[in-house]
Amino acid sequence: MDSTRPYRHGNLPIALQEAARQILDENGLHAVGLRETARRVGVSATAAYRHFTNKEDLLASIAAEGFQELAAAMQGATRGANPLIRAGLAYIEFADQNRGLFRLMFGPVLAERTKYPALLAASTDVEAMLVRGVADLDPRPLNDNHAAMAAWGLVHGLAHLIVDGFFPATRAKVQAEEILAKIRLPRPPASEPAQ
Amino acid sequence: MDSTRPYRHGNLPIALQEAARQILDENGLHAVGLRETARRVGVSATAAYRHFTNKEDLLASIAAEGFQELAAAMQGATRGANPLIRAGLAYIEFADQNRGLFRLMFGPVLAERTKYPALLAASTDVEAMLVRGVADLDPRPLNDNHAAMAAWGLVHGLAHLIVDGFFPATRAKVQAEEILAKIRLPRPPASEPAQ
DNA sequence: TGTACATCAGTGAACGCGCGTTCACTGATGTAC
DNA sequence: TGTACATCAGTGAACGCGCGTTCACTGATGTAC
Repeated sequence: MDSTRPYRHGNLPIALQEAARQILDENGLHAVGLRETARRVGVSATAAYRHFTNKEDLLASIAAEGFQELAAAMQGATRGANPLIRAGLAYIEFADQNRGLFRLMFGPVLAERTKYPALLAASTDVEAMLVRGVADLDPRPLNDNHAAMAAWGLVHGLAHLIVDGFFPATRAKVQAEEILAKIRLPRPPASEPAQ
Repeated sequence: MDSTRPYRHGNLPIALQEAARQILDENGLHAVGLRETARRVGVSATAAYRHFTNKEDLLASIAAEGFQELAAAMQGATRGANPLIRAGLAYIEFADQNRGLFRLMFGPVLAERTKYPALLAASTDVEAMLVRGVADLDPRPLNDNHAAMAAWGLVHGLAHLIVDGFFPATRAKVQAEEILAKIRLPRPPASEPAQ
């Protein structure tokens, strides 16, 4: 790319991540490869192995980054009224703006998230934000928390259907606000106080 | 596979579809190829071209089949009380039992569904079932129908999160019933009568 | 009933391709003395 | 300040691989007469 680039790139790992994300969103996951990524950065294919153990490792690092950005976007949206709704809209917006990345994050390529601690941690952060968002309705952990599961499911499904072209993006994003505002999440069993 | 197989297979298109679906659910979309599929059926790789114009055509035919089965499963579940909830549970069950196929149906490989009329028709049938399911709440077409969008979004998101390992399948499927039973879908604006 | 022939579902070799990864290497940088 | 040397980020050739697709072909089936 840059013919005057010095011998040492300086920031090759980040440059590779950025290039891979670009390919991801432009041409989809199937188009992302170590060779193609290196080509974009203007570096030999093997240079990547100085910074990532293999292709999957690079993908995992990008996915982790994605989860961090998603959590940050949700967090940033929770100022003001209706924080859960705003976080949900941020989730949908993130998916729409990072389609390839969104599919990678939740897709089967990195199904074994335990292999990548940073990835697992970042995805757990997103989960925790949702649980926190419904805490006044149901304070239990995700797997017992029907309100949190419903909230995540709804937002995730709307996002996916937009990303995959079943809902028209622009319009559905507007409608999502109304949908999230009007829906009533399930309350926990009466035996456990709902506040 | 069968060394006594006659020269003409008799049902090669269907055999190829079945083999491809098997690969899809066992090893994922990335493992499905014309060569590998033909190999499983015990036929030369080029034989497939007598029945499908190319790999994408084979995949599209499988996806169309998937949407038909999904619609049938939903339809079959709507006998009795709470038909919308039962249809939703059937949707989630279908996704869980056909993970690779589910990802193919909704994934980016066949994003241009207009290229495959049978696929488009079959996916439209599923959409129509959901709209019909909320008709007493809101009779409008999908793109104006927040109840239908919410129902589809919720069910689709829960299904995806199960398929992608964010919710434990067995447990989440049980919980889904309670979630669907308790959630309140958005009602249409007051200007349009809600029955 | 028999035969010639068109049809078309299969075969197998070959093509070009891009991939992930390994290997031995080169050459810039930083550090110990 | 100068020099020897270890470190390590890069290179480029090479590997084996499986893929989708094209091609000329073979051989079974069905049909017209």
